[in-house]
Amino acid sequence: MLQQTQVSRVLDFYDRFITRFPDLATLASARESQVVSQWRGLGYYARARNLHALARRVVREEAHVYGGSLPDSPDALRVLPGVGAYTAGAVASFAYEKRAALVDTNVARVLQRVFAPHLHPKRGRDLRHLWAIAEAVLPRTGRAAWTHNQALMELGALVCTAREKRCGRCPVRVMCASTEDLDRGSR
DNA sequence: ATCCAGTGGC
DNA sequence: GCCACAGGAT
Repeated sequence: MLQQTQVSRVLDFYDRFITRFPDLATLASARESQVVSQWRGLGYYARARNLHALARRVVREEAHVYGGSLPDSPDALRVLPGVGAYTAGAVASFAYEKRAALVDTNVARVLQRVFAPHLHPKRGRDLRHLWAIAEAVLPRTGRAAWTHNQALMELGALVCTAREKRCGRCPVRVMCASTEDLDRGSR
């Protein structure tokens, strides 16, 4: 749900959805139309179909491989429908506390501003470079990586936003390549 | 490297 | 109207 959709907009849908489909088995046994129906209003309906297909694959088609639950490595996750590089890293890191990097729009923007002000996060090739930076700054342990990734995303979502940088409230401004001049104005 | 997908903020 | 949003698929 969070793919290309703000957290604030997802919250209500998530609560209803998780109540209706508490686990992968329930989701797999449901009809696609019912899953899409619960998704109505969220947009990007291909995500609903992908999630449903993912549940069916994990629970049924290859139950002997997946054992009814999601794999914990980015490479294994990556092949599932609707799971790209970001989601694979996010599940590995946030759900399993594996030491995995992840770059979403927030992380891309933060890393770009802090370490590579000459790059353009929107551009495909520069994104590849940002993934390399994300790997380079990843803490050693899975637990630390969890906190690190979470903090990076929060920083991008709450402080270092697209339309406003808010350097005055940023904890890493002293080592950031894009810190605004705070001598006056713009807080 | 491009195209694609819905919705809400501003 | 544009832009941004916890990207993915081709």
